Amino acid sequence: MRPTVHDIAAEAGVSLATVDRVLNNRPGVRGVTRDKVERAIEALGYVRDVAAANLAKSRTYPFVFILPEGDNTFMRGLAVEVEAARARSAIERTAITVLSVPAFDPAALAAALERARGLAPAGVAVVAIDAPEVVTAVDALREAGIAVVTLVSDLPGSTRDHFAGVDNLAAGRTAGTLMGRFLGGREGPVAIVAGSMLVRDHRDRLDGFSAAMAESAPGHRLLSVVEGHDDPAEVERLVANLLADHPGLAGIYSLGAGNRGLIAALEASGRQKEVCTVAHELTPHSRAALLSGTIDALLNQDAGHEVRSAIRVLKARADGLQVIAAQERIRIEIFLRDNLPVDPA
Amino acid sequence: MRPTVHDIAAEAGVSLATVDRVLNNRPGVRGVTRDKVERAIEALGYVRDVAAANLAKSRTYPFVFILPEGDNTFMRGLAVEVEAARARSAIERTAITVLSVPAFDPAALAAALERARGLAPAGVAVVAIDAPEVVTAVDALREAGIAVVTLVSDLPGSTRDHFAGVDNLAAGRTAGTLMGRFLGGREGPVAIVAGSMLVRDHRDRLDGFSAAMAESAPGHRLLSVVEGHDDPAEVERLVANLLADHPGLAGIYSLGAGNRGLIAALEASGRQKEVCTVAHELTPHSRAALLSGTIDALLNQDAGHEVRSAIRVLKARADGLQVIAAQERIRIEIFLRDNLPVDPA
DNA sequence: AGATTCTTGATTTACGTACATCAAAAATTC
DNA sequence: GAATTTTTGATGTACGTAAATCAAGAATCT
Repeated sequence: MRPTVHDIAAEAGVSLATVDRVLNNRPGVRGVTRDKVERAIEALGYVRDVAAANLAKSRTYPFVFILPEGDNTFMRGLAVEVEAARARSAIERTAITVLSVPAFDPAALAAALERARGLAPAGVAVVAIDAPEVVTAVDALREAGIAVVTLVSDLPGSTRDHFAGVDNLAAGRTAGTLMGRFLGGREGPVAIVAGSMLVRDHRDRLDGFSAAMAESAPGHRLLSVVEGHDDPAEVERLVANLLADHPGLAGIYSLGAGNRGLIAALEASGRQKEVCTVAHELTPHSRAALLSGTIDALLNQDAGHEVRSAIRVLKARADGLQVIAAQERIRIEIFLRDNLPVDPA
Repeated sequence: MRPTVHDIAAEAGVSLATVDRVLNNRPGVRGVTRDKVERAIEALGYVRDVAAANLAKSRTYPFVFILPEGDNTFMRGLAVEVEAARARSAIERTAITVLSVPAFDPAALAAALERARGLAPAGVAVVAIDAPEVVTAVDALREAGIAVVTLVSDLPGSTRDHFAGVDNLAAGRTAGTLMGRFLGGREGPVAIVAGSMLVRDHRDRLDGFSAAMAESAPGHRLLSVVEGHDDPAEVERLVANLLADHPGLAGIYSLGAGNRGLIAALEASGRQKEVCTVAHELTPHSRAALLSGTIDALLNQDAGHEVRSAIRVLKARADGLQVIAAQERIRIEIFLRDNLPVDPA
């Protein structure tokens, strides 16, 4: 049987109340006594029964999630995952409020962060935009004692507690190596389509891709980046233009969202088999394109993992506990047509 | 505030005891009354507080894990993860016993399964060998009311409850596509090194690899499979022979364990850069080889995920609950040198 | 030494559920 | 309609921790 607080009290020769004071950092315990209790805890290998503790505290965690609006499937999927987390609120003792803001609009995001502060939550999760006013708003939250986790896109200049997302530099590098090796010495320029250079994750992916391409396919020409703002219609227009302007186009790296447009433009051109295409995020559209051969490789971040990780970290921070960094690292998933999960995720 | 059993009793106009009888399927409730209570549960959206329930039950789950002995890093890593789960026993209310058996020995495995039955656990997790006597032993466990989960390697002919491992056919296909595309039309035969055709996972990987190679690099010659029994020393000997016998060797697919030997032989030959190598399982050795370029791509199954998933499934089965299949699907991870996790896992 | 502050003990209630017991009420059988 | 069985109610204890209260003891200061 695992030891309880009673066992500690007996072992240390103190009362239950004193054990409680030590365990919960309450004042009124002499250093000597505290040591005695801590030695008993150590000796018995006591671990607090979290379930019982939560039951006794009947604690709930009010959190705010700030997500961008927009038509792209990835962000909508993220919203779905947050909704799923909301549905688990009762059982997880969370109370989640969702705020929607226009995409790629730093001022609107900063305003939403202010609004979140007014709700006095225990923590905030936000898809960040890398802009000074956003940094200021995040730091204000932190100073108000509210935990902040950036989601999907990071804000390195701020005092945010944690980033729940993938290493986008590594993701870009991975895409670059795959592209370089899949091209295998083939000639022709490679195009890059981004969402916006305003968000950190897209900038990082671009840097990583360029570096890895330079290593795995030295001398290969990269066209200058075009920005599609994660909007399928805009992406379709841009890619159609690229295909028209560069008859010898060898590859396309789509590092943002809006893959529906990318796929439509490629398939309209009839050149989907000769253009090596690497894209991000597994959606029903990109999944179908991978199976049909229009897309050659897909990098993915699991939105569900990210949301659940963000909540775990926010909870831990709210309780003043450490998180195990390694456990909260979000993996970059690579999908070829052969290893797609069965359910369209 | 979320509703409790008291709220249901009030809503349904019955006593607490009756609600308890309904919730826990105890006898002595009329159909009409049962309906009334169930309607109240529905109306209030009651969800049982699992933490409180477990606390009240002070339930523990005795489980047995059966793992193969042997010198290869993957299985040792699996054992470490099981040990880690054992360390969490107190907090997870499990009591885990580990049985070690000689690798690739169906008779010994069947005997261990018999022994496990004698321990009368709630569930058994086993790295299976695809043999009739093992099927018989697993089925005997199931008939004794003990849940069985196969781990890493499956046993499709048996009545096991669940398989906690990757889709090895898909893993083999993925390796085949990567190999085919990385070779990019280069000539020369491709060698395949397996552990043993006795275990299901190796057979599946081989089938998948052959099929995908035929598609992505049609007409490429595959040498016949050699078996290294997941033993580094034996694998080293075999690979050295392969390299000597085939000066034009273009690629090696190592679908089992014992990568230390593979790497040693490749590097001793000095041909590690010209031979495209795809292997399985991320270990400190394979990680270093991926970074140095000796290995070109690595497929991985996260042993920690598999062990934790196996425990979740066993618990659910012991409680007679459903598992969400999608949630327990173990992903095939693909690592290139660019997306390696920071910690040597 | 006496007053004051700090430290500790003893005890109680609460969290939400599980489970057992005994008595009372209702339904069923003869 | 009495006897029997089935169903329901009332109540209490337990799980392990949190948190509060009040009294008693020890240490510190003057």
